[in-house]
Amino acid sequence: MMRTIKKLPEAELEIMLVVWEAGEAVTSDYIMERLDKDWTRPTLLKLLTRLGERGFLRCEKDGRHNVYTVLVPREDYVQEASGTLLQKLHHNSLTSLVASLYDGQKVSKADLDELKRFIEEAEEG
Amino acid sequence: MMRTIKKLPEAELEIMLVVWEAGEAVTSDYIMERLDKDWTRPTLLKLLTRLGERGFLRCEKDGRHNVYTVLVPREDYVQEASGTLLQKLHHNSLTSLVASLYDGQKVSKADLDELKRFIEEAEEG
DNA sequence: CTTATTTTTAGACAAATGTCAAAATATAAT
DNA sequence: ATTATATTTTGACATTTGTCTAAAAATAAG
Repeated sequence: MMRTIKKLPEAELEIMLVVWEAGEAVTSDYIMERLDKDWTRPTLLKLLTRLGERGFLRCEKDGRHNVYTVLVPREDYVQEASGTLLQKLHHNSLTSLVASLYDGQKVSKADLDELKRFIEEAEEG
Repeated sequence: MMRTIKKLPEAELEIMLVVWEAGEAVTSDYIMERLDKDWTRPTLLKLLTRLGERGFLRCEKDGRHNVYTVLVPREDYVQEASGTLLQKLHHNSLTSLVASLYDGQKVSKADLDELKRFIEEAEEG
């Protein structure tokens, strides 16, 4: 059975987004630099520790530095989170979701058009 | 400027879903009945109080009962939450969102087809 | 009116989350 | 080796969230 991916608290998710983006093992410095937060270093490190406990990252030491590696693929997390939203707030209706985004002006007509093309391709294959 | 709708904690969201669904002012009894939770009454009441403090509900007394009225429309909340997901996890790409749901098998080909029809209609109007 | 019953409010407490200062480690520079 | 410097680990503390028990308030029954 597939491991149920639990939702991350806001702060930890921010960190994961940076690590996923990196595409490789990273140090706290690396994250610190691209994260637009006024955290002190210990704050970041503490969150990284928690991400380790949650099984999202593996932490290994390299000299006095720690190096963090992704354990949960970004796609898995995103699929899970997206599916949860669809289910909880849209009764699993994809049309409801897209209509909501369109009505709320979160997406444009051009976005709809691009999406239509994606669907057409998907339906062929 | 528009009031920023903050995300609700899980438990409170569950309650709001029931109240929104009701479509009219409701009592704690009403909610208790349709909520599949083993909460004690005071637990529910406490959360309703918090929802009041957050500005999601207005509470008025009717005899010894409280009656709760929606202040934040469901559509507004859903649009906000959906937009946030799109922005945070899909870089605002609608196609990315739908593709993710499709790949994760949260939606079917039939769902895509229905969506395509929705888009076609939206593009005319 | 009194008492019993219902419903709400208050207060409490644990767990989760956000954030750090201080202590401990490890490396680099004398 | 010793000291200074960089990085991490600990322990702590405030807030938020989840849940309740006990106390209070209100109404219904006798």
